[in-house]
Amino acid sequence: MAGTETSKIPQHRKLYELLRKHIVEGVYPKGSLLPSENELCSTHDVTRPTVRQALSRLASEGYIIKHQGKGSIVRSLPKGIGILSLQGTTSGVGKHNLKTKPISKPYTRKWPEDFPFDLSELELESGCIVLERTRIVDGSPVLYEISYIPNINLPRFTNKSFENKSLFDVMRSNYDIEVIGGNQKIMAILANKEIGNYLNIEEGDPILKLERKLETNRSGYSFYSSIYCNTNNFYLEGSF
Amino acid sequence: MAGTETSKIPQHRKLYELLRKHIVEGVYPKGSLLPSENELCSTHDVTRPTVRQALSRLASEGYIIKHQGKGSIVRSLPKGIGILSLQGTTSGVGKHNLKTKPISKPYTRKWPEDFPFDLSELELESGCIVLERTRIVDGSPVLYEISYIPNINLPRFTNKSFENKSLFDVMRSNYDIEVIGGNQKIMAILANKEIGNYLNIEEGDPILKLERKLETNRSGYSFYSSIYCNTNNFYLEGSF
DNA sequence: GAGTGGTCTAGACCACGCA
DNA sequence: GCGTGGTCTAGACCACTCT
Repeated sequence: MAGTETSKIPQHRKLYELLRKHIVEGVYPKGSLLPSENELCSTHDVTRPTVRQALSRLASEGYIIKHQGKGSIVRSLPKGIGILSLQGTTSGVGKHNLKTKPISKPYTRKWPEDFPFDLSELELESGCIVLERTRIVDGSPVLYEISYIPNINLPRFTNKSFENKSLFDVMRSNYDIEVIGGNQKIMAILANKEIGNYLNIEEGDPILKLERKLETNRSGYSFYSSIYCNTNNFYLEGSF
Repeated sequence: MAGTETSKIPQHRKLYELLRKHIVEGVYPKGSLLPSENELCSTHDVTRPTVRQALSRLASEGYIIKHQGKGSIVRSLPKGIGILSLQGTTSGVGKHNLKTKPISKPYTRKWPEDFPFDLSELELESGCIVLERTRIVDGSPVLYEISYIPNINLPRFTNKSFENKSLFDVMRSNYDIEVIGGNQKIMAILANKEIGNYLNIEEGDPILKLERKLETNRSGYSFYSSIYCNTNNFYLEGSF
C-alpha cells in the first residue's frame, strides 16, 4: 500500500540484496553460517523457493557456498575485480578504494566500423552515445572502459553526471532500464600507447580486453562496452 | 525402478542436458523459439519450477534468452570457447574440431610453492596428481591446461586415459565426484618460451592465464587448474 | 534423531507481447 | 483476449551432516 516505488522489486531480489549487503558489511563474517533457509523463510515471511532463489544467486556470484546438511557458508570476499558478473564492474572490489573518473563528457557519434557485435537497423541508424571512463583502485588506474549506448529515447542523457556512479544506476533511476543479461568476449592483447597512458603502464604490456553486450528489460535494447584491464596488480575474478 | 544408475540424476538436470543437446545439434535452430514452459511441463511430466530451473541454467550459460510474453529464444551458438562456465573447457566450442592431447601421463608430486589458492592440511600432506594437456581447435593449439588434483582416495587414477575425455567425466564415472561450483582468476600475461611452444606462438605474445578452483560434491574436496590460452584466433566467451 | 539443503508437486496471480 | 514468462505459496519427501 505504502511505497509504490519499491514494491515492484521482487521479494527474492530484496532478500538477495539485503543478504549481500550484510555479507559485504561483515554482519556475517567470512566462514560463518548464514541463517538456515527455513529461518530466512520465517524471518522475511516468504517461502523456501523464494529464499532459495536469493541464495542461489549469492552462491553463483561467489558470496556463499552451500553445503547439504550443513548450511550456507560465507566465502572470503573476492579480492579481485568482479567484472565477470553483471553487477557492474565495481561489484566485489571489496574494501578497496575504487573511484570512477570520466575521460570526457558523453558524446554522440556513429557506430565504429569494426564493432564486435551485430547491431539492428534501428540501432545503426540511431547512432550511439559514447562514455569513456577509467576506474581507479587504491590510486592506480585498473580499468579503461568505453561504453556504447544506442541513442534511442534517452532525453538529456549527455547532461547526466557519471562521476563515481554506475552506468547501471543512471539507466535505472532515470529511464527505468535494467540489465537482465548479457555476454562477453575476453582476450589478451598488448597495450598500445593510448591505452598504456590511461592505465599508467608501458606500451607492449599485456592487458585484458573485454567486449561486453548488456541486454536490458527494454526488448531489443542493449548497450555495449569495451573494457581494457591492467591485471598486473589486480585480476578479474568470477564464480559459478 | 529400472536403472538405479541414471535415476539419481535430478529431473531439472536431465531436462537441461536434453535441451542443451538439442540446441547444440540444431534441433532448435538459432533464433527459433523453444517450446513454452507449460508445453515442456506436460511433455516431460514435470512442474513449472522444475522446467524453469533447467531453462534458467540454459539462459545463464547463454544458450537461450528468455523474453516475457514471447518465449525462450535460441541464441547463436557461441563462437568462442566457453571456458567461463563450469561445463568443462570444451563446452560451447560448437562445431569446431576440438581435440584434447595429453602432454604426458598423469604424475604425482608435492604442491607447487607459489600455489594461487589456499590448501587444507589434508590436501597439503597428500600431495597432488598433475595432468598436463593441450586443447587443439581446428588443428591449432588454443589451450594449455595444468590440472592439480589432491591425491586423496583416487585408486588407479594415474592409469586412466584422458585423451579426448573431460576430466569431469572421468571423475564422475570412476569416482562419483561431481563439480558443483568454483571460481577463477583471470589475467593477461606474456608467453614465455615453454608456453609459447605449447601454444605455437612467439615468446612475448599476449596470452590469457586462468587460475581455477573447482569445488565438488565431496565436502572439502576441490581440484585446481592453471590454464594458458592463446586468444589470437579464438576468444573466451561467457554469458550471464 | 534433528536439522540442513536438494528436489518436486500443484496450484495461484501478475506483467508483458502479440494478434 | 490469450499465451507467455515472472513471481509466489504451502506443502511434501529425500539425502546429507552433525551430535
